[in-house]
Amino acid sequence: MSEELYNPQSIEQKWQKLWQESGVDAANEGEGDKRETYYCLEMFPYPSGNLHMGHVRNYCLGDAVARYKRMQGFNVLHPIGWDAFGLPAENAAIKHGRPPAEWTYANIEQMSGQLKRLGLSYDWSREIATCKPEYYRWEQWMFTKLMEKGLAYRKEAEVNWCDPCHTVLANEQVEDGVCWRCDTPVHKKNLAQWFIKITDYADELLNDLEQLSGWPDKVVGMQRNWIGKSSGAEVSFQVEGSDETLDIFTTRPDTLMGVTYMAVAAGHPLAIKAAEHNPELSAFLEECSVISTKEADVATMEKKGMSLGVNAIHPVTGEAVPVWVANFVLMSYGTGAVMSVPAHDERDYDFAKKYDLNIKQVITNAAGDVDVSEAAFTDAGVMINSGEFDGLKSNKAKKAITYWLNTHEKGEERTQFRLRDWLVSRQRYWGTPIPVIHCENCGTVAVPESDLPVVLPEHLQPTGGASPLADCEEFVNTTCPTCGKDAKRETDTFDTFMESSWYMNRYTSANCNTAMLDAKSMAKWAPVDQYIGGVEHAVLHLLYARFYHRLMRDVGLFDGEKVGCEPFKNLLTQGMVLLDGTKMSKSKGNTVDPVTIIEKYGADTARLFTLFAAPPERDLEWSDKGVEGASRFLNRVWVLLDKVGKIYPGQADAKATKTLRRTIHTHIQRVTHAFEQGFAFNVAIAAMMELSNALNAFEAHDDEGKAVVEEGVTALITMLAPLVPHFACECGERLGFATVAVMATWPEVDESALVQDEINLVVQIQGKKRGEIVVSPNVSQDEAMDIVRNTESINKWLEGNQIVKVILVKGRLLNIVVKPA
RNA sequence: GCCGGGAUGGCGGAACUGGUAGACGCAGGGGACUUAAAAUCCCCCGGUGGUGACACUGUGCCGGUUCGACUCCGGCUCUCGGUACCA
Repeated sequence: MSEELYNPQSIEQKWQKLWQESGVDAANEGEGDKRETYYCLEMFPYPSGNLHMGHVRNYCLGDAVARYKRMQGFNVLHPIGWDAFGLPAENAAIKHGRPPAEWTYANIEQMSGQLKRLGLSYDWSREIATCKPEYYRWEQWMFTKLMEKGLAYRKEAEVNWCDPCHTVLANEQVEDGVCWRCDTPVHKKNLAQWFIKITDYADELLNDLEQLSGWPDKVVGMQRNWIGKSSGAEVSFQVEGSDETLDIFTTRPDTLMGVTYMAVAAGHPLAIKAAEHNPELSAFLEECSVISTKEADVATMEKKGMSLGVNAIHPVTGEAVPVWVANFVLMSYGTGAVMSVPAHDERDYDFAKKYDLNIKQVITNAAGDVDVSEAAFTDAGVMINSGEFDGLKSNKAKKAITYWLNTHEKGEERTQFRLRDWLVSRQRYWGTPIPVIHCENCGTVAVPESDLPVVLPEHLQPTGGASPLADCEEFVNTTCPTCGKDAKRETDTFDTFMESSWYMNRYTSANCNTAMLDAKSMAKWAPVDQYIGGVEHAVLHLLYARFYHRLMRDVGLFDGEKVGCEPFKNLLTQGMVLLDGTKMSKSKGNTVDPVTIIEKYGADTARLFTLFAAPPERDLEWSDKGVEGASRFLNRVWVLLDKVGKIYPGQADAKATKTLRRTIHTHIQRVTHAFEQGFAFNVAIAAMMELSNALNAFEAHDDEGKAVVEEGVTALITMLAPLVPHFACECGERLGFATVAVMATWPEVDESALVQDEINLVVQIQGKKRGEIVVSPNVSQDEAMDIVRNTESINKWLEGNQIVKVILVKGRLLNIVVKPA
C-alpha cells in the first residue's frame, strides 16, 4: 500500500493515457452489445481559443452523467466536436492577418488539449468540426432537398441588417433592436435572401412542447412565447370612397361591435399613401420608424398617433370609423393594422382617451354593472349594444360574429403566429457556402448532389468590409449545371445555427461518408437522452434543432416513429459561473483560468469543486477557498485508504461495526438517489463526504470491522469515479480493485444492512420535540407510551394534562396531543 | 404587463411521498502539534436567556388546513431571469 502523498499531476496523466489506450470511453456500435444505450450530450463549444469556466462546468456535468450511466451498465455515447464556423474567426483573421481557417484549427488543437486534461470521457473517434467539408457537405445536400420540397426559398424581403457584422440577421438574432453579437442597432434593408419554412412546422413545434416533460418549464415557456400562436379572426373593413380594404387580425372578434376607430402601423401602405400629400403625417411616420428600433423599453413608450383623414366602413353596421396611424401597431405582426375597441382593450382605451375618440361598450359582466368611463373592461362577458348578437356570451359571440363575417365574405377564422420563417443566408465568408448557382438562363439552380460539397476556399483573407468570397473568382465563376453556360455561385453562406441544428444527430453517424445519417446508427442512439448546456440557447439553438430534426425526418433520414420527433429527451440548463456575483467574462476581466486551476490542484479538484459548489441549474459563485476545500477532501480520502486492512488495538465493538455498515449502505442509497434526482451532484458529494467522515471516525478491532471498512472505502471510491475519475482509478489501484474504478459496477444497496435492531424514536408533545427514546423499530404505540411514562424528562410534560390523541409514525416519531386536565 | 424561478445561519446550500430544520462545505472562534508558520487533527458555531442538563424562538410576510408545515392551500412583499405594446 502506497504511503506517498496524493499527486494529481502524475496520476492524471497516467490514467488519461490508460483510458485512451484501452478505449473505455468509446460508444460501442457493435450489435453484440446488448446493453441499453444512453446518449449524453453537452452543447459543443465554439473554438474561441481557450476553455473558460463555463465550459468546464458544462463538460464536468456531462462527464459525470456519462460516467455514471456507464457504471450503471449503459452503453454510453458521449461525443464532442466543434461549432467551428462563425464571425469571431473572421474578426480574429482581420486582427492577426491570417485566414480564419488557420485560427480556427489552431484553437481546436489548443482546446481539445485542454478538454483532455480535464479527463473527460469523450468518444474522440466521433469528433466533428462543422467547418470541414465532410460535415457541411450534408448540410448543403439537405438544403437542396429542402429546395426541392419547397421548404427553402429565396425572397426579396425587408430584413435586419447589422453594419459592423456586415450581414443580415434572423429575427431571433435581434434582441431589443440590436444585434445579438455586437449590440449595434439593426436597421431594415430590402434584400433577396434565403429562408427556410419553419412556419410550416409552427403547430407541430408548439404542440410537441407538451412531450418535453424532461425540459425545464422555463425553456418550454420561452419557446411557446416565441412561436406565439393566437387564434381569432381576420376582418376586412372597406376603405371609404375606395375599393381597397383594410384587413385586420383580432383575437377578440366578440368586440367587433365596439370598434370606434382603426389603427395602422407607420409602415402600412394606407398610411404611406395618406402621407404623400401630408408633410405633417409624413414626418410622424418618419419619427415612428426611428423610434421603433431604438427604443429599448417599448412597453413604456408613449402612445402616439395621428389621423390619416381616411375612414373605414364597419363591416356589420356600415358606420364610418376614422383610421389612425399609431406607433404601437407593428407592421411585422398580423396585417400591420388593428381594429380598436377602447371599451375593452387597455391600450386602445388609453389611446382613445388621449385623442378624444369614441368609446363604445359592447360587453358587460353578469351583474351588468360594468363602467367603462374610468377604465377598459377586458374580461369576457355578455354582449350588449351589439344588435343581433346581444345576450351572447363572449365565447359564443366570437363564433357567431366570425360566422357572420364568413357568410358575408368580410372575414374568416384565422390563426396567427409570431414565428417567422428562418432567414438562413449571411453575407459572411467563414461559413457553409449555400449550394446554389445563379444562371442567366436558368435562374437559381441547386448544385446537384454529384457536385457536392461546394468547398469553401480556406485561404482567403477577410479585410473587414464585404465577404472576400464574392471577390474570389475561382469560387464564383462556374458553369450552370442545367444548361452548361457560364454562371456564378451564390456567395452567401449559411447562418452558423444551421450547423448546430443537426450535429447531435450527426454524432450517431459521425464517420459515415455516404449519407448525412446512417439510419441504423441513428435509430440506435437518437434521441439524445440528456442534453446539457446554457439557458442562453433556450430559443435560438433549441428551437432550430427541434425544427431541423423534423426536417431530417421528413426527407426520410430516419423513422420518426422509432426515433421520436424530439431530438433532446431531457434538458439540463446549467447556471452561470460567477465571480464576485457577476458572470465571468473576458471583457469584464473577472475570469479564472481553468488551466491555472488544473495546474495547481489537478483536474479532479477542479471537477469536484464545480460539481459541489452549487446545484447544476443554479449559478455557481467561484471561490478559491472552496477549491481548497475540495482538494482537502480528496486528500482526506487519500489518507483514509491507509485504514483499509488495518486492525487497531482495542476491544471489538460489534454494534459499532454494524452501525458503520448501515451508514455505508444508507449513503450508497443517498448518493444514488441524488444522482437520479436531476443529477444533484452537490448533494451526492455531501453524502460521500459524510461517508468518508464516518469511515474515518471508525477503527477496526477485528476482522469483521476490517472487512466493513474495506466495503465502505470501496463503495466510496466507486461512487467518486464519475466525478473524480483519475483519483478514483488511482485509489482503486491502491486498493487492488479487480476492475479500473471508472469501469466498475455502481454499488448496490444491501437492504439487509439497513435493518436496525433499535432506533431513536423522537417523542413530540403537541408537535414539539421533547426527547427521544430507544426502541425497536416495530415498537407498538402502547409500548412506546409505557417507555415515555417511565422517562422522566419526557413524562414531566404530560403531567397535569389529559392525553387526547397519540400518533405513531413508524420508525420516526411519536406525537402526543394533550389538553389541560 | 405577462411567463418562469427564487427567498432557509456570516456565505454556498441540505431536508425522502408533510414527520427531529440547518446535512455537507466555506468563513469564523477555541484548542492540540510546531522554536515558529504552513499543513494536519480535535471541539464550538441561527437568535435570546441560563454556569448547566435545558427553555423560548426561528425557514420573506399575513392567514388557513393538519396531531404535526421549509414542504400543502389562499392572499401578499421582495428578488432574479425571460419576454411579445402580439391586436
